[in-house]
Formats: sequence, structure tokens, C-alpha cells
Amino acid sequence: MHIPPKYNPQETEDKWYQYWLKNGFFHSVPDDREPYTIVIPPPNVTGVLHMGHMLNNTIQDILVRRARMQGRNACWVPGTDHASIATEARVVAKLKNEGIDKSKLSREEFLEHAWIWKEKHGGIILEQLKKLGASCDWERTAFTMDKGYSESVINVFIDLYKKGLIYRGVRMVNWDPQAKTAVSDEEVIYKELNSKLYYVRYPVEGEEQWVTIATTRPETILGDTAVSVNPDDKRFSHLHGKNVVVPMVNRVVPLITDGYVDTEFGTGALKITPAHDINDYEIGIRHNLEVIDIFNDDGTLNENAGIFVGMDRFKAREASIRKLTDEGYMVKIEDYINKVGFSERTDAAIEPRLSMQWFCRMHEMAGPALENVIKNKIRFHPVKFKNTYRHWMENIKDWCISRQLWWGHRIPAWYIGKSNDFVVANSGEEALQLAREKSGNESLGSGDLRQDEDVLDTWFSSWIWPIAVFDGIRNPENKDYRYYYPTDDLVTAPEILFFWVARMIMAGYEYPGEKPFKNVYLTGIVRDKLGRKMSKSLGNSPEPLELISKYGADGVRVGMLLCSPAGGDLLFDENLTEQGRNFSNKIWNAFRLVNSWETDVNIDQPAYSASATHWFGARLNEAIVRLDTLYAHYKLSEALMLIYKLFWDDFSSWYLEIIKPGYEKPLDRSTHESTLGFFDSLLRLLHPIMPFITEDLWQRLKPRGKGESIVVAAMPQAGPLEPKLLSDFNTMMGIVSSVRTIRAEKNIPHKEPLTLMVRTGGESALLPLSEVIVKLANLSEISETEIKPGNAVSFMAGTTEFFITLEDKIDVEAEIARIEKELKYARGFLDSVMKKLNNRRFVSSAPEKVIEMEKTKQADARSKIASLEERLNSLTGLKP
RNA sequence: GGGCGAUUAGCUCAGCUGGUUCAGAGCACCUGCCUUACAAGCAGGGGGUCACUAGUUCGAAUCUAGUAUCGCCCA
Repeated sequence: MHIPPKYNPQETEDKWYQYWLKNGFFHSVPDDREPYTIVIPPPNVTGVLHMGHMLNNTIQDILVRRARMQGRNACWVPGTDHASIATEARVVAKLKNEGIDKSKLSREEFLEHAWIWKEKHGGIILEQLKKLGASCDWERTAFTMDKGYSESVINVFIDLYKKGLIYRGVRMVNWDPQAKTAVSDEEVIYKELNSKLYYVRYPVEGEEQWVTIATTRPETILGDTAVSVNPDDKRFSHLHGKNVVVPMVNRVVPLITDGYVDTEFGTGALKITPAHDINDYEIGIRHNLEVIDIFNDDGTLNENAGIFVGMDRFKAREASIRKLTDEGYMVKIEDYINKVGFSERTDAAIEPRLSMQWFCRMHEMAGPALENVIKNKIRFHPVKFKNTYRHWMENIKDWCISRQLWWGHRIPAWYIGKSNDFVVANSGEEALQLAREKSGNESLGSGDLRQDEDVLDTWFSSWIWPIAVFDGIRNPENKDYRYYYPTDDLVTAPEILFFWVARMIMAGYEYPGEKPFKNVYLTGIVRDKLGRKMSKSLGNSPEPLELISKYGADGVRVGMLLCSPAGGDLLFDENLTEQGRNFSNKIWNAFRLVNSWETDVNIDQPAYSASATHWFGARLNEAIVRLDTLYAHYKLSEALMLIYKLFWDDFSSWYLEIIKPGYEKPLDRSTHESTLGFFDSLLRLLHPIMPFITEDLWQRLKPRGKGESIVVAAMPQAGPLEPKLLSDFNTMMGIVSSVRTIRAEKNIPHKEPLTLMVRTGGESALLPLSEVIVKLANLSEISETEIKPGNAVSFMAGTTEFFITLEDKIDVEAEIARIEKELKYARGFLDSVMKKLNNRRFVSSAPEKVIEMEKTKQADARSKIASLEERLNSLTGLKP
């Protein structure tokens, strides 16, 4: 069978993925094995696969595949979330394109459109994950608005309401005037802007004096209800108790004193607009100030503003500046850098606004959520995020959970008649019942109730994701939930540590009373190689599916992992996927070589092959042990690097080169079998990282039965470690490398055999692995010598000296220079050792073991120096 | 403004509770090779005052304090 010299992933990937699905390898049902569970961080239904997903899901897949091969019942639950704001915006835009205005539709009609959109586009990202090789249990695919899931969300709302953890109230919220909804604190992104600071003077009522304030938002002057100064600020003490007149609208407002005012900022006098600034709002409460809301929900000015009514807030700012300037109120304008909040979803500037909303109390739930992380009941990787988490938890504020949207879980509250009196219930019927009880009015009909128009924040549904995907809210006793919960690992981005991770932890301790997961692995943010965040607008993000078709899914997975230390941002570079592809090709070609060998049962195993198989077995065991440690600490890129070097260097460059038979010569059977066994083990170790090529080659390695797959093969276990053998092999490698260096320096082709001499110093030294050295270095023989041969170059391995005689090729000057360099190093080394040993305080205070080590170093260095000096002397004699 | 973290080779990073001359890996780079597994490769090689300063110690990349620069979170 001819196998091409280049690996072509496209020919194999779809085939094997289908094979895996057909055999149901990814589907999990509870049994008596130990479970291993991951729930996917549900991507938005509006989303398409980006590099962040690639990284995140590669990591999850590695963990799941490895657990599966370790014999655990692995279950990776996929799914999507409904993304209220983003989806609604998408659907509104689509309808608009079709000439349909959302406001002309009823709620039900709109939701119908939304569901159609969701069915059509909502699954794209999950389909894309299959290309990456994700081994999700697709039969368990969940969606946050599935019927059962929705019920769970509503149940949680009702339950928390009953516990007094959900309330309704007027608060300052972050208003997104474009989406016309409130958003939570976490959904506001602060950006630094080059803006202006406007200095505006307000006349003091009935006097010829002025107070000058500084503001970045002159249009909000229309809503001013006070001017405040710091009580200790002497500059203003003569004005205490007086009134000032608000420019443009000529409203008379008090000049108040409040410790909040920073005397250093601006002029030291602050205008107070309680309706449109959170700090002003709090000052307003302290001083019982009037609250004048001047904005409509779309960000235009309302009649409270008095002027510019109907004008957009930014237009109104310009108009205000003109008017203030024209009327002589503007004192000066300075450049100023400030931070302005923008909506994460729509990128509209957030308007702080007073509004009636639903809130979830956080303080009680934060307690156990914080404590259990601090006590490592839930572990964060890397641990540094514990600090960030603690800081947030200790300063937590109530969570605004209502959104003025239609797409989502509608708040289960019904208002009675035209009042603000309400009942919270599971259904209209139950609400009616409760309303009759509450009002004492038995004649209330369903027409007298109206359900709250708002929906819940999307995170209010995804915070129960690890519970609700197993139906643990509605049926806490069901088999799946009891088996799979708590899940094992959560893999996500630090960006949503608070949005999602922290809240899942709260929900976990509030509902089952048990953590939702044991470990949280926080990935870095994928940036381009210049360190910029990948974004559509910058156009610096590669198209994941194109990368896959160019380098293969395995290559891309390797590329992602190569640049992803846990928690650190990763600077993605397409070169890395190229490296991944090259690695695939290396594996492919190693297979071609092994596959090409014929065996001959009649030949004995050569000594070098016996040594090599023995050694590689030990090397493999060592690697397995180290891999376990790396995985246990979630050091996945290091685990990859370890396997990478194991395959490329140890297996391909050393092992295969040692056992390789001559051209078209057969291999002995024992070596052949060992080699196939090693290859099999290597493929298994690699499989979690590179699922496709490993399956393909594993199936080629020997005939496999129906339904057999590396996916469900057992992960290799470590056998005994053999440190002596490993260290002998290292010595051997050093000797071979030295010979190769001499060949390279002297231009001696590999084909030309050399004689290597070992200096025995009287006793016959047993050189380990000499048969391997002979083969790899292409030696005609290794001979022993007691004296130093004249016409030779030398090198040392440990304390042993080696020579290669060269007829006329020896360059005495160069040789002397080289030895002098080595001598200098050895003497320096000895000096540093002696400095320690001669230091009385070192000898008295260092541990015994360290002193012993120093003494060994001393002896070795001395013997090495002696050899080198002797060699130098004999060479000096040869000097022309 | 408050908190957290980082700074090690050209780049990305490893280096656990101080102890082999401890300064490492991959990539990149340089030199020589198209040697019938692989040029997506093979062999060999160069490269760093561990940000800076002071301290603790017999001994510091590692511990402490300060300085500088950068990043993240929160206000």
C-alpha cells in the first residue's frame, strides 16, 4: 500500500468524526464507573466560532478525551444560551431589513420570528465545534430556553423571591438607550475618551457673584438640582446656605456642602444631577434633593428638560455648549481624558438612569461562594484569580436582573389592576389565585392581571447551567443529576469570572448546596502577535474553519495549545498552527517508516536494538509519570511540549535511528513488536491533543475490530522507572553528539567510519551502550587506550576522555584553543566549588547532602582538569 | 484613586518549599546536508548582568523593601 509522504488531514477528519458519532463514543449514561463531567460554557446562539472558542473547546476536549481513556465515564454537555440582548437586536435588525418594525408586532408575533431565527442560526457554532473534533455528548445538547430549562429558571426566580432575595425597586441603573434596556454593572465597558471639561459659571441668587463648576456633560445641567462644595473648602465658605441659579433654565437650587466633593477636581464646586449620575444620586438622597429625569428611554430629551425637548443627548450637548457660550456662562473649555461606560452589546454610551427594576440580593449568596473558593473546595487555575474573585465578592452589589426585552424568560410577576401591587407565581392561574388572596377581592378575573413585560437577564438563566442541564432544579433526585453533579472542570475565559463563574458558584451553594465544579481553568484571551485583542473591526482574527482546512484540526489544536500557558494571554500566530501541521507530518512519516519494515523471524535481535527497546520503554514510563503531574496541574502546553519532544526527539531521532535496519533489510520480530507497541502508546498519549491523526494511524497500525477506536482505548500506564539506564543513555547521546560535532567541524561525511578510543586509565572501563554508539556514530570500532594518541582530537564525557585519530586533519592550534577554553571553564568551576568548601560558614551551616555534592564536584573537576592539562602538554609538543 | 499580577534569549514562556556552572524549552536565527520515513526534513552551532537598587543568607532568577515599566480587575 502506497502512503503519500505528506499527511492530508482533510481526507481523514470527517471520516473519523462520523465513525465516532456512529459508534456513540461520546454519549454517556450513568453506570458504575467514576464520572467525569464538563458542561460547555454555552456560546451565544448569535455567535460564530472565533479563536476564543477554539482555544476553550480544544482544552475541554483534551480533558474529556483523556478522562475517557483513563476509564472514567466522560460526559461533555454542549449547548447554547439565548443571549437576550444580542439575539433580540439581531432579530430586530433582520425584521427591519424586511420592512417590519418591531413596534408594530405583538410580543407573540415577535417571539415567533425570534424562534424561527434561532432554529435557523442557533446551531451553527455547535456544528463548527465538530470540525475541531469536540467529543461532546450531542444527545444532551441543551438550550437555556428549552421548556424544562425555562421552568427551572422561573422556579429559581419564584423561590428566591419567596426567600426575600429578589425585590423590585427604583435604583440607578445602567441604561442602554439603543437597546432601550437596563444592563448589569458587568455589562458596562469603560473606555478612555478624549473629551472636554467645560467650566460653567452659575450666578448666586440675588448677588453679583458667580460659582464656577466643571462638567463633562453640560447637557445634564438641565437636570441640576443643586451645586455642592466640600464643607472644608475655605474658598466657598462665604457661600454656604445661599442659592444659585442653574443656567439656561434659570432654576433656583441650593448650594450644599458634602464631603464627597473633591476639592482638587475642577474648580472644587460640583453640579448635582441626581437623576443622571450615581454619585449625584447618593448625594441627592443625603440632602433630600429633587430628582429631575430629563431623558426619554431612547436617549432624547424629554419635557422635563425644558429646552431641546426631543433632541438626542449628544445633539443636546452641542446645543447646550452653544447656548452657554452665547449667554456668557461658559468660562473655559479644557481637553480632558475621562472614562465613559459603553454597553457591551450595543456599544452605545451608557446613561445612568433611575428606573424601576428587579434586583437579586447578592450579599447572602456571596458568603458561601466566597468561603468555599478561599478554602479551595473549588480550585482556580491559575490561583491568582482567587484574589480577583475575593475582591469582587467582598464588594458585591445587588444584581439588576430585569431587561426591557421580549426574547428571554418573562418575569413571573403579575400586577393587580392598574396598581403596582403584584404577585409572583408559576402561571397565570396561580397568579390569579394569589391575587385574590392578596387583595381580598374574590371577583378578580384574569383580565385584571397583567404580567410584567420584562424578561430576565440571560445570566440569570445561565447561572444554573451545571444544575439545569441535568434537570437538577426541577428533579433533584433524578439519576443523571445525582451521577454527574458536581461537574469536574469548568473551562472559561477570565472575562466572565463575575458574570458567570461566580454566579454559578452562588447558585450551586444555594440550590444543591454543593459546588457546581471542582476546578475552574481560566484560559487567556486570544490576541494577535502584536498583543491586540482579536476583533472583527480590526480584521486581525483568522477564520477558524479556514485554519482547520489549511493546517488540519490537529495542527490548529497544537497551535492553540503551544501558545497558551494557563491564564496567560496568548499571542496567536499562524506560524504556530504551521508548527502543529509539521508535527502531524512528523508523526505521519514515522508511521510510514515503521510501516515499511518487513520482519524476519529468523534473525536475532541485534544488541543495539535490545538496548534501544529497553531504553525507550523506560523513557516512556518516565514521560507518563511526568505527564500525569502536568495534567494534574493543568499545565497543558507543557504536557504537549513533553509529548512533542518525546515523539520527535526520543522516538524519531534516537530510537528509530538506532533500530532502523539497512535499506530494504528486514527487522527482527522482537524489535518490530516492541516498536509497534511503543507507537501505539505514543498515539494514545497524543490522542487527547490530536484526535484525528492518532485515530487514523492507530487504525492502520494493526487490524482493529469493528467498533474499536483509540477514543475508548486505555491510556498507557507507567511501568518501572530505570534511572540508571536513562542516565547511561544520556551519556551515550553526549558521546554520539560529540563525534557528530567533530565530523561537522572536520567535514568528515557520516559514511566514512571512524575509530573511537576510550582512555581507560589502567582498568578496563565498561562503556555502556557501546553497540549503540558504534551504530549511530558509524564507528569501525571502539578501542581502549591507556596513553594519549598523538594525532587525535579529544572530547570528554563526564570524567572519561575520548579520542578520534585523524591522519592529517588535526589542526593543532585549534585543538589547543578548544582545550584551553574547556580548561578555563573547568578551573572556573573548580574555583566556585572551592570557594564554598573553603568557607567555614558554608561547611558548618549547609546541609550534609549539599556538602557531599560539592565534594563530588570537586573530585570530578580535578580529574577533568588533570586530563585536560596532560592533553594540552602533549599537544604543545606537537606544535610546529 | 483602590486592589492584584507581571518583568528571564530576537519572540512566546518554564524554572515547586533558596543549593550541581542554574541560567532552560519551543520557535526564530547561523552553518553544512535533497543521507530512499519526513526539506512540513536531518546534523551541528551561536545567543541572556534573570527590569533596576538596596537588604537577608555560607549561598538569591528564587526571599524582603523600594524604584521603573507594563497588564488586569474595581471605582
